[in-house]
Amino acid sequence: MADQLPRKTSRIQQRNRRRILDAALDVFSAHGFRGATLDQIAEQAGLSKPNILYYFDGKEEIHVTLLSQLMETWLDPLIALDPAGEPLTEILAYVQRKLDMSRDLPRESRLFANEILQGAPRMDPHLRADLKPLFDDRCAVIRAWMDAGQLAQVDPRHLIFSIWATTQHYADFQAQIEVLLEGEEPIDAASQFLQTMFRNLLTPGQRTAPA
Amino acid sequence: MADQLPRKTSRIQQRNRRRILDAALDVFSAHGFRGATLDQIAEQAGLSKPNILYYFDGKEEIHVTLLSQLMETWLDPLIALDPAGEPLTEILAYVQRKLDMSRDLPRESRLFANEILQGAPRMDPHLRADLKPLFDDRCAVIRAWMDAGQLAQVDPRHLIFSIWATTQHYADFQAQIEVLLEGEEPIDAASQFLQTMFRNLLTPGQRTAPA
DNA sequence: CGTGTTTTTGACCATTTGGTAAATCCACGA
DNA sequence: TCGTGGATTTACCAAATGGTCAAAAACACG
Repeated sequence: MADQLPRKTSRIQQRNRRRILDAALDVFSAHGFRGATLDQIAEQAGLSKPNILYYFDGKEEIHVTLLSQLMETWLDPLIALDPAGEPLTEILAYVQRKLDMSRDLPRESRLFANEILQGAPRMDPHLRADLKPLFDDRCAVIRAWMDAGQLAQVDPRHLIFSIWATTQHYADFQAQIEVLLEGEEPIDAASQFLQTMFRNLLTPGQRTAPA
Repeated sequence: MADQLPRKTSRIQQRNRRRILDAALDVFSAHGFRGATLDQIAEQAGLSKPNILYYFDGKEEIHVTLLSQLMETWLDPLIALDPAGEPLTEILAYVQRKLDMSRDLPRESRLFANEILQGAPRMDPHLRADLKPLFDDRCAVIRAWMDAGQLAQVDPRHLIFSIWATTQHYADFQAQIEVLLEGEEPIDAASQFLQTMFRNLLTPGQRTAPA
């Protein structure tokens, strides 16, 4: 039968690799690549530094592994945007998914933001190979919807940018938001605001008068 | 007459301090605080490392100086929002100012983003002391406009967040945008998109039908 | 020019940090 | 029970890095 190659990854190996990646996500997302130290990751993971190096070839490899996994997670919501669905519903659902991710995966969002902020030194190939084609495809889908009169005409590329910017903001700038909202949980109000904003932007034709 | 205290800052001192801060802005905004090294800053400034330490007490002080200056620059556009002006015009002008800043001061934007991303360890007091009161005040102004029926009713806090997010995105995520737009200059199209988006969001009552 | 002051530098230091090597531990099947 | 291979640790290292210091150089100015 298949899967006969010598023990791929033992139980303990899987557990420890996952631990390390989780700890590294904590540390990298909080301090950036250069600001993170192996000692911090080791402590957070509850392992010794050399033990970490037993599972990964080095700091760089941990980071790269994290970024690779992240890329998938990051593309998922955009992939889920269904060209056959109702246009406005699809886009608003996409906004909601992205907003939920900011609430549920803030570390991932900040890891990504850190990487892009510094010029995407390690992620640039991924962006070109994975994100760019999907982005182009989704732009074409949205443009088709607009040409069919199902959505108001705006630049689809900047529409997507604005969705990314507004949703990820709640994870990436959390420190600032906490100060300004005095700790109040922002996601519910943000959701309502963003749904309104993008519905108003994208609804073609007349708008119903306010009460 | 006043200003008699012994030589405050010589010509050369001013020049070198400015050089250092400019170089430090380059390096800090590109690599974050911990990722930046004094050697990099020194090289970029065209000075020796000990000479840098002659003008500043240390890496930390350079960073703090930069952040202090940045805070003023950052608040300016929001301060310029005139409570006596025409509401929609004022807000759209604010959006444009912020967008122009992303184009003209991307390093400052990224320095700020880096600091907030890492939890605002050094800027938190500034945020509470300077940004928070201004934010609250401007929220009140906008809310008053809305209550007077001059703007559509939305949460002013999230409105401001969305303006920050969408405009700063073009500086902070420049690396990603360059990949996706294949180097095309984004600011003009972004301006048109954002003006449309916020006008549609904030215009009270009916919207004119499309052509 | 001479002298006191500011600026600059070369040599150095202590700590941090990513990484290595070898010894040790330990789970588990024969 | 013992051997064996994977897992873990202890002790290190070399490079990078923030920072110091005393001396040299440059400069201001009477």
